[in-house]
Amino acid sequence: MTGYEQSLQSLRNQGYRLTPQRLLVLEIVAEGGSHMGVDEVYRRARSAYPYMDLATVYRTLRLYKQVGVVTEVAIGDRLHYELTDPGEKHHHMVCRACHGAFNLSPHYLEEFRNTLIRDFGFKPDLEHFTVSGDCVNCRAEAAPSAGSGIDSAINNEEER
Amino acid sequence: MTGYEQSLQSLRNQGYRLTPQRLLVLEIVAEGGSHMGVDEVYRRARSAYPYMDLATVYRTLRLYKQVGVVTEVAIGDRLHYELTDPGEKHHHMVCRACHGAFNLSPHYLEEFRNTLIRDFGFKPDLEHFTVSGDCVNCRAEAAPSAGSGIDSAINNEEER
DNA sequence: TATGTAAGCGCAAACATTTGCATAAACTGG
DNA sequence: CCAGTTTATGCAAATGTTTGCGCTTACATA
Repeated sequence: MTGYEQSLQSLRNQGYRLTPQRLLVLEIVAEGGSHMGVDEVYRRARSAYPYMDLATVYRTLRLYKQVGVVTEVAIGDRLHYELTDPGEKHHHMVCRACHGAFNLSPHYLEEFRNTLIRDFGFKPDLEHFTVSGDCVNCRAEAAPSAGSGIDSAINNEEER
Repeated sequence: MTGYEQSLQSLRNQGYRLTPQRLLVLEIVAEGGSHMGVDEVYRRARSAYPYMDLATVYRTLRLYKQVGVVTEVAIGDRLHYELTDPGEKHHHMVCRACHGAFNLSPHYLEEFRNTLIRDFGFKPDLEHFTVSGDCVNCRAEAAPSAGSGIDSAINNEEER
């Protein structure tokens, strides 16, 4: 069973209806590959089904995020979405200079989570955690010495 | 020299102009005590100076955040601000159930920051870091057993 | 103190996102 | 396969926030 079919199953099980709009959005996000902006999803959806409404896209993505089918990533203050990979969950580091998104393995957050629970009884929601900051490349370019030159499309780098 | 005067000095030094609107907003945030919503700032500002514009409030708070005079906290998806206390910097844990805000000492993030720098060369911006999650009280209430009665450490003011 | 210039302001319109409501369609159970 | 219930959709309007633009004003200089 693919992750795609698993998602549908999971939705049905939770009592959500499988509408053509929802299937379409899921398909688009699944095929889109990397993080996709809301308006990109909307544009593609409408080209397949012209009555598609922007509100529906927002509602659907919100639902998918809530049930864990997609992961929300804030890139340069806009919301982007990608299919949640059930085997390889990860968080994101987003560079505020180049807007590149890098994956971060969850184990980096485990300790932090445990500390908050232990010291404060506060159970953090780190499911959709994203850190912003400056990535290696952009830090190198900003530095007085020569810049690296590696260009950063919005793409996934590997994690450790 | 108070933190307030220090802020003004710092603004002037960076070439920003000291307008009555800016002074007013600073004063309001400084006296407001805890995290204040944009709306609240606007209302108070306008009662002192009826021409005050909402856009100006937003712009001013954004500027203050940028230069570090105020700290932005997202509380239940609205933006709130408090004067940055230069001696006692702290981050926030915000409960998604009761919207209570709890302070978090920066040392909890130091290790996380260092790890990201070491492993990825990624320098995270944790200046305005806020974690959301479930606080002790709300977790207790949600649990099958009896709930505690402790009220949230900091205040949750109501808006609207 | 008077003056020039750029930064900041108020206003209105744009923007991204959410919501209320009436209609339409997905899922029961017969 | 049909009708009933209930959820989701489309549309429009509301929300919170940002932006473009012409006018005003703070500040540096004389």
